[in-house]
Amino acid sequence: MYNKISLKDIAKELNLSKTAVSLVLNNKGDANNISRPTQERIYAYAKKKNYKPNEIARWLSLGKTKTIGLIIPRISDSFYANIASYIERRAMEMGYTVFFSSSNEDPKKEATLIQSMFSRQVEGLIIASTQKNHAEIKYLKDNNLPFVLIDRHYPDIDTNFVVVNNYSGANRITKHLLKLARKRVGFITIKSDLKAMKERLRGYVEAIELHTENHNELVKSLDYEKFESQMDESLSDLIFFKKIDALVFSTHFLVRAGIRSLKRLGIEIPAKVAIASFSELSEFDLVNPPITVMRQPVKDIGNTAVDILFSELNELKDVKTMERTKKQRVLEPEFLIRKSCGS
Amino acid sequence: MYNKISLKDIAKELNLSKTAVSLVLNNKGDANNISRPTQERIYAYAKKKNYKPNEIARWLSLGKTKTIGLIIPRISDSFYANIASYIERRAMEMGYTVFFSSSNEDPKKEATLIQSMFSRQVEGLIIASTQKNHAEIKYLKDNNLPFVLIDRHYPDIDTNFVVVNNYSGANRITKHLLKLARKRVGFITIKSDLKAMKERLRGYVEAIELHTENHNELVKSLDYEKFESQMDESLSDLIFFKKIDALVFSTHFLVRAGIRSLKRLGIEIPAKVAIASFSELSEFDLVNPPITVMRQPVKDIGNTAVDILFSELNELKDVKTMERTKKQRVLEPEFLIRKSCGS
DNA sequence: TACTTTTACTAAACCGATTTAGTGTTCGTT
DNA sequence: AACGAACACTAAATCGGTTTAGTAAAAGTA
Repeated sequence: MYNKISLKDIAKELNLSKTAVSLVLNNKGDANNISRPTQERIYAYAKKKNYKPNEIARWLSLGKTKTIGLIIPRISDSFYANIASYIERRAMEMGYTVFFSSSNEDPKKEATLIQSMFSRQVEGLIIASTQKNHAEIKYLKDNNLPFVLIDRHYPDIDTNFVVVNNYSGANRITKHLLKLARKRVGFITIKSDLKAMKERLRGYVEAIELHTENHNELVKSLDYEKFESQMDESLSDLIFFKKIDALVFSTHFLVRAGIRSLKRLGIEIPAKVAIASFSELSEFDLVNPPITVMRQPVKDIGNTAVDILFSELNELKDVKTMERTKKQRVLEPEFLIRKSCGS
Repeated sequence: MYNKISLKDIAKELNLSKTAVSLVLNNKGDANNISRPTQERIYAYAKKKNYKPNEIARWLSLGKTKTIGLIIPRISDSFYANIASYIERRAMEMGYTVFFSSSNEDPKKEATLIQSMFSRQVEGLIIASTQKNHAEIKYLKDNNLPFVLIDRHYPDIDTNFVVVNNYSGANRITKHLLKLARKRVGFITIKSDLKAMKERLRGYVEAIELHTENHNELVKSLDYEKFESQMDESLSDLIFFKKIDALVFSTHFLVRAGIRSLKRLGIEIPAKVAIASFSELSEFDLVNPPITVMRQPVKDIGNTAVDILFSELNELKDVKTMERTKKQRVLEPEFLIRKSCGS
């Protein structure tokens, strides 16, 4: 295998001790009085044999892995894939490797992954949680394990987190549509316990309730597993019976299904119904018309999460036991106004 | 940290040896005559203290990590993100964890990652290479390290690989457009040494050369770093001077830029120019008109790669030194005909 | 010359598991 | 009563590094 040759092999071959070889190869030769000629012999032989230290053994003795873990609901979701790529970049700059894995929105699998990541000695974890692992997160916190929650947090547990202001984002979208003189703005979301989703709904509701009575009938909550098949019915009800002239989608993948439905129903965007989306797909500007979107600050989420995690790791080194104050960031999304809501 | 408690701690506390505890916790208690009461004491104490074995130590002694690595050009590319998610799923089924990382198309970084993955004791590697690490790949092969190339392979090195038939895919697209009575079919690609790209071009050329003289002037190769800014000029040249009435894009991200350009130029699809894409974005059916696409069998690529890697790992166990015959798969892409090429 | 320092190393413990080769009791059998 | 087998464990080596505490020999100093 890659590590055909070990420290011991080198030591034996050169008639030296493992210690000497290890010191030299870790650039501690001078500091430990290993003579120059000996150092050179070691370097030369190591290079010749293409010696690579066995990282596992090294971690075992150092207790350091230079690795952090990232758990996301799914990598196939471009939102998380993009966050992952920024996290990876930032971590790489700090000399760290990122260990990804996805929970597929399954709390049990998430719990397993958290355990497995830590038992694989990641130094810290960034988690976009299913939000259904209360006990597990509490456990991490109580045991002073370094972690940062992103995108989804547990409001009643005091942890580090980086989230987006879902309330204000949805609120701004709705108000924008109302300002464009749309009279009846509908809202399509998925049934979900995720706080993000609830907040988006709240943002919508608090904007619309000042303008529209009976706004409850303008909201449709679809099932996560079958929103595609439910979309036609929900939309025709909203459009033909509830007479909406604008529509907010609570998340990107709903938009994909929504536009497909609107096409099938022959509804023109934005003439008949204006639409806007919370959360973005990189193709939203290609669609005809291009989709107005409240874009989540993906890069910022990733970078901030890494920075918080590293500051946490550093503090841990200094203050062992003390409870640290948690770093909590609520980032504002960015509003990209396009044709789909009519100028 | 997570491993506050070690085997030794348990052994000391219960007045037993590390051996006994280890055997019991690995379900080898019965086979090694550890008495039932003792076993129960150990289980109870381990559970009470929430004992988790230190995976690193375990790997060190077992030499097994139950981990494979995956190196891709970039996670933010949905094509690779999707492959990654299928690979992860399949590996998980086999009890393995996947270690992702992206090279960002940089051969040096790729080489570093390969080394670092193996020194982190992954058992095998799946690589979508930059195709510029000839020496490194040769090294892996010569040292009998288990790996599978995906999407991109080295034609002159005999390795395991799973790739797509780029030639036939591009050829079929082009022929399809010609069959629809399009007279002049252009081709937009990026300047690249990647074999995949060359093959797609070849597929196009071999279809068009039977119908069109001077087809060379219908091909535009853009720079990877600035294709977006070059798109307008290339397209207007093709359309206004070379009089194309159909256009094949060699890869998905070119389509995004291409459609933007066509919109700016006020060109109607497919009336004025029919378009089709090699490789897919999940929003291609949302665009107006929906984009005809030669879809790469992403799921199949991922699953096949994992299966090949595992069969490799198993063979390695049996036959230590012998040269194994390489498993090489060329998968056919799937043609999804949509409105963008005019029915 | 005698004593201290410096130089150039090494032995051995350690990290936390797994595993081989025992060891000391107890039991059953003849 | 004596012997082998079964039982219930344990000591110690091992994986491949890092690191602490030494040691022997040479050089420097009083």
